[in-house]
Amino acid sequence: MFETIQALAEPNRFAILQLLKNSELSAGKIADNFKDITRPAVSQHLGVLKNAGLIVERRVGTSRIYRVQPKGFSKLKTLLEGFWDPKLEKLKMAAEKEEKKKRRKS
Amino acid sequence: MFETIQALAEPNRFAILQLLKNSELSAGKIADNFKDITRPAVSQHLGVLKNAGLIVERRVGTSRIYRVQPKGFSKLKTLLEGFWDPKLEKLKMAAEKEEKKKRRKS
DNA sequence: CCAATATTTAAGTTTACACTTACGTAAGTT
DNA sequence: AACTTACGTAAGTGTAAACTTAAATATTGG
Repeated sequence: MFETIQALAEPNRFAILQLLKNSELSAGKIADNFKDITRPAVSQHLGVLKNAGLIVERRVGTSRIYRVQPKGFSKLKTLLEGFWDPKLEKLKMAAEKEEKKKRRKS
Repeated sequence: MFETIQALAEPNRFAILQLLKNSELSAGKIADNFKDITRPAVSQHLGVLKNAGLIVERRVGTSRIYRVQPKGFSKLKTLLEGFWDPKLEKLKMAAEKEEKKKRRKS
């Protein structure tokens, strides 16, 4: 989970995700969008994002095509929702415990 | 916006938010939960979180009471939702543009 | 006013990590 | 088999930021 936040918390990585939001791209095409950092740097960022489960890689010839993996964002998204209204979240948690109790009974 | 992510992307700060999720706490009470770092370190983290709009401060006597500010999370939350299904997000954006166009006409 | 409590601020140190250059690898082409 | 294309990986460097100790500030109580 924390891996997710760490991965997001770097401007260039965040920009990469924005790019991939629209369409899948090869490592090279992604790197073309960054004039301030070198291609290996982009490659390293892709590694971090992949490791965090935010993107997936697919090989085509000598190229590697990357695309976002939506489910990689879901845990963090849910967690942030928990901050939106702490009291509601606590109620939700309690409700879920009740639910489990019920299931154990049946 | 990026301030928000940066603020979240530090384990101790994240832990502070988890603490404040349940109840508001004074700086001292918060610091008591961290044995690995000193009180000034916690104070600095509180500063970052406050600066990012994730928490708010209230003074009572010599104490400072902190609590989470839910709205500080909303922008990031919305943004992450955008990654959940990129295609839907694009449709949403298009719809919003249409909406604006309509408003300009009327 | 002086002391105590609760906390932040300042200054300097340490550490994590983003970056670069150089090299390695794997697939396709001649 | 040698070359090219498209990458990733390794190793070392520089810098931002998290941390510590020491000092400053603000509020309360005697």
